[in-house]
Amino acid sequence: MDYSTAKRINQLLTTVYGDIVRVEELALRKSQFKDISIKEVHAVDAISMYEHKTTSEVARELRITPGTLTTMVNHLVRKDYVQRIRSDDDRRFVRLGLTHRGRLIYRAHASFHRQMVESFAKDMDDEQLQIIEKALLNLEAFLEFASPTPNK
Amino acid sequence: MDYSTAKRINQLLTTVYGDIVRVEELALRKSQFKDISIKEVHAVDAISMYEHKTTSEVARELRITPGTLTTMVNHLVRKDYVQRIRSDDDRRFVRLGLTHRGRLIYRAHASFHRQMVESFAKDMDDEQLQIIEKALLNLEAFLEFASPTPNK
DNA sequence: TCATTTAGTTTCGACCTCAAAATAATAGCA
DNA sequence: TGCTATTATTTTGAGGTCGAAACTAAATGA
Repeated sequence: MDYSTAKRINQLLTTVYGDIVRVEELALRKSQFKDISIKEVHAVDAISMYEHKTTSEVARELRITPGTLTTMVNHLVRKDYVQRIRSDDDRRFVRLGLTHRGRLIYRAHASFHRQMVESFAKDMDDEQLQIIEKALLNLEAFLEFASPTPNK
Repeated sequence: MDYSTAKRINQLLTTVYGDIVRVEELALRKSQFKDISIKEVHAVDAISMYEHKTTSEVARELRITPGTLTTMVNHLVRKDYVQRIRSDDDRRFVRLGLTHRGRLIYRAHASFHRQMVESFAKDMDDEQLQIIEKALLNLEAFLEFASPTPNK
């Protein structure tokens, strides 16, 4: 790979995420959901619609500590996006679910990502999509090699 | 594009950045540069080796306010990564440069990114690289469309 | 000279995060 | 059963990152 291509791809890779977050944040400010941050939306996304995961499960998925998630959930409950459901079988567990309002923003966020991926892969055939997926998997493998994830 | 492919690519896109940051942060902790955060390294990267950009220029590049950069530069100066250089022609401008220590970490960071991009594009020919670049540019175009950048 | 503009800095408050201690519930075992 | 250890979550305290707005210093220009 020649030097300038490497540089351009590196540039794109490093700016793209920040741009996604910036656009999402801006969209929120203009929507009916002005009282929620992008981090909080990601928590809503991880909590998801039907599964009622526990606090620890969601925290692991978001790669944050349970303590951090607890305060986040406190805010999301107060703002009526999330509800806590105590397990009856083992009352130490807290299961998390979305309220009506939470489901609304969950769908809006999912829709944004759907559009985003579609535009990303615009005009591409299956073979080309495979190349892209391969590249992303290469990258994940490199990162995994550079610093193995503590599995669970 | 079929549903499961879209889902996998979305998953990869959304986790990859967090993984990059996590790996970079971990590498710093294990290196000789334990007193610098990944955000600060990105500031060092934006300040770069030879140009002596002004505070505002660097802030714009990092998409943060000049005020935020000022406090960041305060820390980086105290930790001997960055130096302030007052312009003689117009004494309002502060030009930023790297110290010896700053240049060391600049090169370490650049090297990490070089390795990363190389592994990303492993085994790919020019045509395949073009497809990837095209996809990333598609994504940037979508984001630009979703929320135009205030050009300067 | 004096108002305006420009570059940078300071201050304040908001948000996100973790580590460690505290709390609550359950499981295991003598 | 009663005690201990373990597990899940919450609370507390502190630090990093960030922007908005007020402020300072320097240059410009009428």
